[in-house]
Amino acid sequence: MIRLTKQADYGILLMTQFARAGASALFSTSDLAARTGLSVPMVNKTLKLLQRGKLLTSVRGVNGGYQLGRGANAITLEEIIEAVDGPIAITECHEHTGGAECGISASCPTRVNWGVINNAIRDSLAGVTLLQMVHPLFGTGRMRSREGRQAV
Amino acid sequence: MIRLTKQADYGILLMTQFARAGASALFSTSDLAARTGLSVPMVNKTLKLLQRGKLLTSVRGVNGGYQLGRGANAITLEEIIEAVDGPIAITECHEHTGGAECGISASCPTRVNWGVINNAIRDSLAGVTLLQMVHPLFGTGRMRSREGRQAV
DNA sequence: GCGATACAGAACCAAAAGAGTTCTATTTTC
DNA sequence: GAAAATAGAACTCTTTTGGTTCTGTATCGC
Repeated sequence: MIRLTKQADYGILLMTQFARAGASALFSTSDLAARTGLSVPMVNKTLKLLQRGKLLTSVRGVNGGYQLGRGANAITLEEIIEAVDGPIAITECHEHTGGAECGISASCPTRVNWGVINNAIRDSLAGVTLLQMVHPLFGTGRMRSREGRQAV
Repeated sequence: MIRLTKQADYGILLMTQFARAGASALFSTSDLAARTGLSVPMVNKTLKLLQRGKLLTSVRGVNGGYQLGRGANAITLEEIIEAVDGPIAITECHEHTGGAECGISASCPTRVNWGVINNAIRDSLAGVTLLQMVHPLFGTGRMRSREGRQAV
């Protein structure tokens, strides 16, 4: 099964917290742990990765924390996932170089198509912004944004 | 990193062997192991999954083996991957049911979009047939189909 | 009929990756 | 200078994956 790692999932969850709270919101690790229900160390670790990926900026020191590195409409799912999990590639063939070292090179020409598929997936993820994640894309209009309601 | 399991990769590799050899070709496990360079037990295991997924039909007994269950143009990557690895879903939320049991349900409405993304990825994979994998899709026409040439 | 060949299915083991924690350093405020 | 908060790395435990082995069943050929 193709699946996202949990940490990438956490990354997305954390980013949505920022996006919902507004562009200038600043949260500390413990704030976010409390908000999301995740453990402090895990939140800590994930935020660092997001910071390294330039998606968050950090403020050190006593009243420090993290805030969005840029507008929520300028951050895509692809970026978040790459920041946390590393490059997105469904098959490993295209990671190193051309694939000459595949071991089973006799059947490797087949895999030219993988590039196409990898791109398609990447595009799917790059097409969704953080802003869209926060305001689900049921068209554009109003929708009950009331939380706590178990909408199933 | 989002990645395919090795076994799914093997599955695709094995299927391409059938596709290349023609619709009625019948291979035994050991044939395929020799052709692909994979171990016999691993090939064995993978072929069984493909058979269970109705992508291959099996012939038992002495001169038995496996052959394509239908035309190579009617088998998609999605089917192969699902047969070997199970359902394709980039996030786990949509596997069980509605997602009421997410634990972090307060932030779960966000994930409505996952359905969209999962579908996009699935479509990417469903859009590539086994036949296309064998005859790489550089347009439609003639192309040097000569193998052995290390086309890089 | 009997043995050889080949698939069917399940169980099992080891290695690798993922999830999560802990520890030490550095920066900033009060 | 103490407290609060990020930076970074190392480490452990669990789960998953990769791979093997074993037992059973069907078919062919002698």
